[in-house]
Amino acid sequence: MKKITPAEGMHSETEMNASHAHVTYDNRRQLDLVLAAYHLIAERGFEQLRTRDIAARAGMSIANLHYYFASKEDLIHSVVDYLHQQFVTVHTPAFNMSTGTPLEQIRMQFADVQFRLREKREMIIVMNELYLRALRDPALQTRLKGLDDQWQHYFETVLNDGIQQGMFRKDLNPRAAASVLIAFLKGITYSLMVYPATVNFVEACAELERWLTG
Amino acid sequence: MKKITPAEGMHSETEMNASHAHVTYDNRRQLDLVLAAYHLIAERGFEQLRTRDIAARAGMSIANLHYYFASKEDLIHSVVDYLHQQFVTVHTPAFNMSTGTPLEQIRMQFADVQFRLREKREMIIVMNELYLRALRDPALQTRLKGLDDQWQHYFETVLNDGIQQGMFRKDLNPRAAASVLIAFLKGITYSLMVYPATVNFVEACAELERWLTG
Amino acid sequence: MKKITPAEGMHSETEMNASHAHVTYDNRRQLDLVLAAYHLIAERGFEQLRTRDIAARAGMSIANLHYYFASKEDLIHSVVDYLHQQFVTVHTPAFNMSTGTPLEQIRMQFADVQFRLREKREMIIVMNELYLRALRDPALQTRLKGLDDQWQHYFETVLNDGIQQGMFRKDLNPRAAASVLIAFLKGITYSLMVYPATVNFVEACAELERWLTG
Amino acid sequence: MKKITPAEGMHSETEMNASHAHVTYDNRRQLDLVLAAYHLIAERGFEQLRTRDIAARAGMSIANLHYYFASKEDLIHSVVDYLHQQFVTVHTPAFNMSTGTPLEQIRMQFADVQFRLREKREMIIVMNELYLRALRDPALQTRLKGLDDQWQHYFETVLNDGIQQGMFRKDLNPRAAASVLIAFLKGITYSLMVYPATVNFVEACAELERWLTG
DNA sequence: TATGAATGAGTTTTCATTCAT
DNA sequence: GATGAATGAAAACTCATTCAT
Repeated sequence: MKKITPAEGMHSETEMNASHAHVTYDNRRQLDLVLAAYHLIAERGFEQLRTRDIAARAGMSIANLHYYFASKEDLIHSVVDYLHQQFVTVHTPAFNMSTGTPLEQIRMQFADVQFRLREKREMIIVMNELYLRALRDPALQTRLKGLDDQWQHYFETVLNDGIQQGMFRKDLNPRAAASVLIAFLKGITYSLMVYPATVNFVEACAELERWLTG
Repeated sequence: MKKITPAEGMHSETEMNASHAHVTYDNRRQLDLVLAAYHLIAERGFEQLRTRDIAARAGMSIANLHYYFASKEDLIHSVVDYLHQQFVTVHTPAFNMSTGTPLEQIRMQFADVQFRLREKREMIIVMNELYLRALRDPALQTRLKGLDDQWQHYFETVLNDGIQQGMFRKDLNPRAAASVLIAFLKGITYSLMVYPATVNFVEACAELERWLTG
Repeated sequence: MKKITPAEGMHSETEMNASHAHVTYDNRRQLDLVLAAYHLIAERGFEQLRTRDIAARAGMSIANLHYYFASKEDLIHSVVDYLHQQFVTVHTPAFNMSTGTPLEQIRMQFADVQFRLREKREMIIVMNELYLRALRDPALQTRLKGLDDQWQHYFETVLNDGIQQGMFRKDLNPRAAASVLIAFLKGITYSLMVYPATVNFVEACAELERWLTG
Repeated sequence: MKKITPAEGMHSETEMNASHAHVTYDNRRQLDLVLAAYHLIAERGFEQLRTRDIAARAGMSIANLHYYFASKEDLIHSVVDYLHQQFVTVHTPAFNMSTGTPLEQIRMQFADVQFRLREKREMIIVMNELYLRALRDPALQTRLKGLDDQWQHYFETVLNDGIQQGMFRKDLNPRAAASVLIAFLKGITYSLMVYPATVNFVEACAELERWLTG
């Protein structure tokens, strides 16, 4: 019924940071489909994802969807690419990964998660949908693991720096601490995704910060 | 063809802790269906959950499934009940919620999560499937929130006790610390569910313990 | 629109001579589908064969067709079985394969083909549709080859008998003659299937008979 | 992208024997499409003939196919024209329809069929696909009947000549004998098309020849 | 001429659900 | 209780055809 004009504005954004094969779209219509699928996954989950809805939301016929993507699964792969890129690209406005003291960088991570929770809730939902899908999709599992490993490595480095600069407790085990921080951020994100604003995010971060610093 | 006489095996087991309406099953066949659905959700996710597979796994006809449950959704509600009960009931063999020093109780929680991760992976997967479903199901959201609130309250109590007994840091903010602990446990569970044994669970718990105690 | 009540009357017929695995149908509805498909192949060819038409002709829903047959191709396999059996079973009322002099047996073959041409035109059309399909279906090819080999062997035996009994030319090459007879019968069947009654079938048979006898 | 300049290769070839309206192609691209369709019919049958495949095989877009042919059926008509012409044009290198003794002419026909079987198997397959299509296409039926009638007439003439020249049996019924010969050639062609080299073609022809000559 | 993009109308197949027994 | 049989509605995907350029 309702014709939805293809979402505008994120196009150029999707062309940068194309670290992955499928990430750029030579075609605007293709991106429209990916975005439509992305939003529908966030809204209804994979369980209720229907090609007809995707096509309608992208403002085109279902046959045209299949002109751009061989199959539903194929389109979903592109959504994964898109999300992967978003995850690397989208941060707090203030975000700068390699600037500031170790403590500032940890704070930046906290702020970033908080930003996504507030401004990019869809991203978090889709990401969590993918985590569950990864249970039955080894390729996807590998990709998500890659993201996690990067994150772990980053935290370890920062924590190491902080310990050496005397900012953090001397007895920190950087690897274990990084695991704790990541688990904490994942877990709190997960909770707040489902029932928003039920946990005092800032307070919890502050608490953790005090634990790190002594 | 094959007549199945109502067995009584796990029946009594399923009747305890019936804090919720649907939790008891007047019939073994009903429970078979719930268990079949539960396992299939763990194996394939809601996305691939089919009534025909549930019925087949429970060893009965699809028509009979609808004799016991008005609809697929109805059966899923019973799975939620079953899981809810499992969550309250199933613990480490060693588990005892109200015994031991505060530190021992925290350790017990860690051990319990670890036990579930190892022995009850299905439970964790189904629980996470439900978390995502809760996004579109307010009633489910409320129930899950209830579980979380209980957990939060328990941790706060234990932490308070620990602080007063001088076991934990004096400057702990019990509410924030409880949130951190819960987020940590959720997050690490989530990670290990998807890619098992990639994080040193024990190490991370030990680190957290040191942070709590000073 | 129009509900077609399942064709009647050939049921018992299909239960005899079950030399092939799938040939008997425990279920009447299954046979209805096979017959419907059989008739539609004869009327429109495989090119225009649609499951919806088959189901409609069998007087049931398309979903029910898939209750009995996993796929369209699966149903077609059953049509092949049915036709195979028909080919072995259906003959001139007078037909008796192992009675009479060799010449009478040859005449019986001619009569039999003529009977099919007149009374079982559908059978011939479907058979020819299958011959073309066999070009891309090795299993089918093997089955059809089997029928042909039986026929060839039968003709060779009869011709040999006739030569020894002095009924046929002494210089007949039984194998070659059998090939000629079969090719002739196939070819004339083929022609008459497409444009009926344009060739004097009886006259041609008589001519061949004279050639055989000297 | 790729510009194809109108080549002239087989063009003149396709313009001869244009006894039918559509037989000449003002355009090489048109012929490419006809040839592509022709090959695909031989390979997959009408059942699996798809315009997209035809266009791809002809090296052009599907939209361009519709520039040259109003519809798929229209293109198929041109394939019929092409095949018709091929049938009249393509023969054994040795072939000469109106030269030699009657027996030599019969032998020439045998050789010609054998040649097509070996070198032009596609032609035979497409021809048989058309025979089945003719069942539902009266116009096509008429055209194929025309070819058959020509053949029948030719054989009758040759046989008559042979009888008068004392080469063939005196008691031959030319019309019936011609029918037998044509049916034989159609039938053996049909068999050998489906399972090649399973019948001794030469032996069968020799046998028939002996029957004709006494 | 040529094509990328688009689509209406189908095509097979699937699914939760119902019904007669 | 239990099931074989049945189905409407929908699912993904296909196909010949058209349109704008």
